[in-house]
Amino acid sequence: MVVEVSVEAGPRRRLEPDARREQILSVAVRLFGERGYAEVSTTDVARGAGVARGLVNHYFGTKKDLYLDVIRVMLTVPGVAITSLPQGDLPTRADAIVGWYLDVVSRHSRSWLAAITAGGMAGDSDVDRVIAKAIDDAADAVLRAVGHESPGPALHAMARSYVGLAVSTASEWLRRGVLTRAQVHRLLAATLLTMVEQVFPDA
Amino acid sequence: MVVEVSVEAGPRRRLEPDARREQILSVAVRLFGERGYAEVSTTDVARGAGVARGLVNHYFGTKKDLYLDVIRVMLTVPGVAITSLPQGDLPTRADAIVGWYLDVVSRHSRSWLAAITAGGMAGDSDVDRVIAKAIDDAADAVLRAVGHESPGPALHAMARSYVGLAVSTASEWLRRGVLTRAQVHRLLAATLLTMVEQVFPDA
DNA sequence: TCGGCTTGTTGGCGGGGTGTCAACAACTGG
DNA sequence: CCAGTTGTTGACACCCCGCCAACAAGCCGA
Repeated sequence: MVVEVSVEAGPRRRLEPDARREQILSVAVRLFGERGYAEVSTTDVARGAGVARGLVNHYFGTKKDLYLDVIRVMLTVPGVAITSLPQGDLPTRADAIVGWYLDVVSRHSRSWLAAITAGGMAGDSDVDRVIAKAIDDAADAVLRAVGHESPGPALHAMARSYVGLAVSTASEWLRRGVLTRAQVHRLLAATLLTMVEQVFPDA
Repeated sequence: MVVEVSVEAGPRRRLEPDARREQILSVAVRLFGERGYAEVSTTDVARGAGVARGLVNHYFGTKKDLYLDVIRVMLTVPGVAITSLPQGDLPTRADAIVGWYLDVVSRHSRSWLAAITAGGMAGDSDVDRVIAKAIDDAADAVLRAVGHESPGPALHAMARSYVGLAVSTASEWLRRGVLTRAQVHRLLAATLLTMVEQVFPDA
């Protein structure tokens, strides 16, 4: 499908490097978010920004480098307000972290979901590294929420597994509409509790 | 990296369509399993099969169509021996299905993992559809193993979530080496039990 | 005001991947 | 042995990517 974008083809404008880079990046975030990695050409990005294709390479190097920056932008949307941790018992804190996660995912960043399910290319080592770091951060947040401040490697691994459950469940909830938020909440809270109480002691 | 493949460039051989198609498909399965989708060109597949590139398109249409067939092959590797379901109580059956799953994943098919994590392209609607069906089948197997013969849509959705946990945990276990098989087994068995006992009744 | 300089920006070149199709040739039946 | 069937090939046209020399927009000193 050819999308006509109304671009004023007026005379060449010079922008500050930061501004131009930001502009191109925002276009790339939108396009890569809508379609996949393979479905978007650097020509599309350039056209969307009203700019020559060579300029995209000038600012971002290769197409994959541009995509890495796009993923970083999508993945750093949340991670801001994990500061508000209620100080109750374990079930209370588990409930709180699950509710917070569902809020974040459902409200202003299904782009985070789109990115973390590798919306375009997985198997690539660089992309995997960026995504792996995002999962690691999420696992850290979960561990801190349930009281483990300095966890060992095994605990980290188990927490990453749980994050995988959270991602797949949120994806299931948002993409298809069959589960209610309450059901999703109970699912994630209950499994988190049994993991903390029965599985984490193994580590 | 250029890989030299010893291909006898002998005189042109005619094969039966089924045989040729099978041969090309097997080469494609191997290559797409080793490297990703983008890293393998149809020229590579053709060269690996000792065949002209046009023939690949003749049998499989587009490159993505070929990849879809490859994914179907990788994902249908298991699904054969789910017949041996022990008839004990719930913990016994949960243990059995988890052990069977870990056997399948670890033994002859990390290619299954490579495929279900969409080793090259996710976000594509056709690829997603094939993967979604594989997850659905796995969810069916889990539900049958724990005694739910005719589950409703909500139960199906919850089972898909659990399969997501199984996939992410297996990936964690195989790719990094930090968890032991025993730990992975206990993790999946315990969470499956609490899901059956505490979460499934919500549906 | 005007030339020169810095540097953001462009357009085109070479290489590679993909889909298509007419021509070719390996087998088969008469 | 020959014609017909059909598996197979090679090349053409198109698109995308990384690269780079040339171009010009904006700034500054004379």
